[in-house]
Amino acid sequence: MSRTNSTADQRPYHHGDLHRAIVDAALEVLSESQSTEFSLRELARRAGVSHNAPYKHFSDKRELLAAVSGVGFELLAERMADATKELGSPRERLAAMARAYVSGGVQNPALYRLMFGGYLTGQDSDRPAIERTAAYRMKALVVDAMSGGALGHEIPNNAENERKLDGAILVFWSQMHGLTLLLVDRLVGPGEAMRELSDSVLQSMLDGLANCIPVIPPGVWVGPPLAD
Amino acid sequence: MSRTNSTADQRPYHHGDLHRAIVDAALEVLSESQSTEFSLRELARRAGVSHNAPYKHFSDKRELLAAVSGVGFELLAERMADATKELGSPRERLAAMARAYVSGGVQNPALYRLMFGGYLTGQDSDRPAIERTAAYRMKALVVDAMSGGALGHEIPNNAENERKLDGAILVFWSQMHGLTLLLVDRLVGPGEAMRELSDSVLQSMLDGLANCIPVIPPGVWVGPPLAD
DNA sequence: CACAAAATGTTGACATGGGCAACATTGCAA
DNA sequence: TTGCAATGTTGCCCATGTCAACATTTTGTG
Repeated sequence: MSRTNSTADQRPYHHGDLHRAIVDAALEVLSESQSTEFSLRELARRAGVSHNAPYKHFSDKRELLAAVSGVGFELLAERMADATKELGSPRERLAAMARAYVSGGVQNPALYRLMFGGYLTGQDSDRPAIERTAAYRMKALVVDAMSGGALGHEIPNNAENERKLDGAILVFWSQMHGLTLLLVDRLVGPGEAMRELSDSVLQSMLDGLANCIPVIPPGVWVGPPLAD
Repeated sequence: MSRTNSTADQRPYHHGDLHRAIVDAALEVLSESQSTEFSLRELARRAGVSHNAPYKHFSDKRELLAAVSGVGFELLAERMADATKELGSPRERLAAMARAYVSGGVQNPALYRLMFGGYLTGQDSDRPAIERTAAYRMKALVVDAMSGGALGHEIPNNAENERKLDGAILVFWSQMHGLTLLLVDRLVGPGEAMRELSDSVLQSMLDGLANCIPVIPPGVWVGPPLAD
């Protein structure tokens, strides 16, 4: 006899899926507080579990945050994949992807910062494996959209074009990344014509890329404005 | 008689400029550990002072970090100003500024992240005043270089052009910002042709801007490669 | 089915760190 | 001179990360 519960034995000794519960709680707190400075103990409390239980699932706070970051990458990748699902033209796909990326970041700044903010990089070791693979998967979406767009139009596969493609990917990604973070950090906006500005930034980037990879034709911006 | 120093009374009761000493120590630790997770107590130790002394100068760890961030903005602004000092053409100035910005960020990732990473934004209140003004000063450099470049070539000062200018500034800044952070977080590079890639990113951005603001003529990349 | 081992949770303890409060020392100003 | 403000110091409290030891289940295996 361990427990002296007067009524029903509400919680069984084992939680069931504490791993998930902790990650979910972390996502919650992250959204609420917009800060990664919550405590593992707080998460344990929310999960209705003792302060050390999480350590049976994460060796470290770092590892927990990495798991959260991994979920973030999955969510973002899913968002981007959804956005580009039924679009044919490379330009449309890239545009939709960019919009999904930026709006995803803006909707949960703390999560985005956790994913890209170097909390996982700055320390001693490399990024934990789980998170790294999720990040790579997301990156692959960008790379595919870009090179798929190019290859779809039969660009000769020589070294010169490969170099250009690398450059274009870097332009695309860093532009999205930078724009997202400027918005997230409120360094531009957030008022007035932010949405139009964002759209025009992405558009002019695509126009710029069109010079680099002739496959992406210039064109008007398509699709709905950025979500808020 | 308070101290019973056997030899010389090394430290006077008052430090002299503890504020500065603490900020300097913070910059040191930040560079070394590449993390903002140092303790105020550690800084106090380094400054050879009791663990609570810093609180006479900073109400908060947040405030200390804000001060550090402010110094970071000043350093970066100085760097950018230096880099553009003797350059005439708008394109050259923007190019130099971009290079200074990116290389500054890459040289001290943790500081750059502190400045732009939203540690100061995420919380309850706005960014502390000291830091905010420093950030604005730096932003003004970008804005000036861009609009000065435009005005220098007598662009009609109508609403349409103003809108374009805003867009161009956002493109420029977010591109620099994104590229810097991708490099900083080791999400691209850091090996191989990173420097060339970076240069080509910035170059193609300027080319793109040339379409938007006809004042920035296309041209070859000028100046030395990015410092490492 | 019994039972040992592996999982999973719990309690307790320790060191570290942020931050408050009370006190000490010093410089400065009236 | 004397009293106040600035600056440092000591001591304390509490929250947190993390380790260790112990408790309770689940599960695989004879």
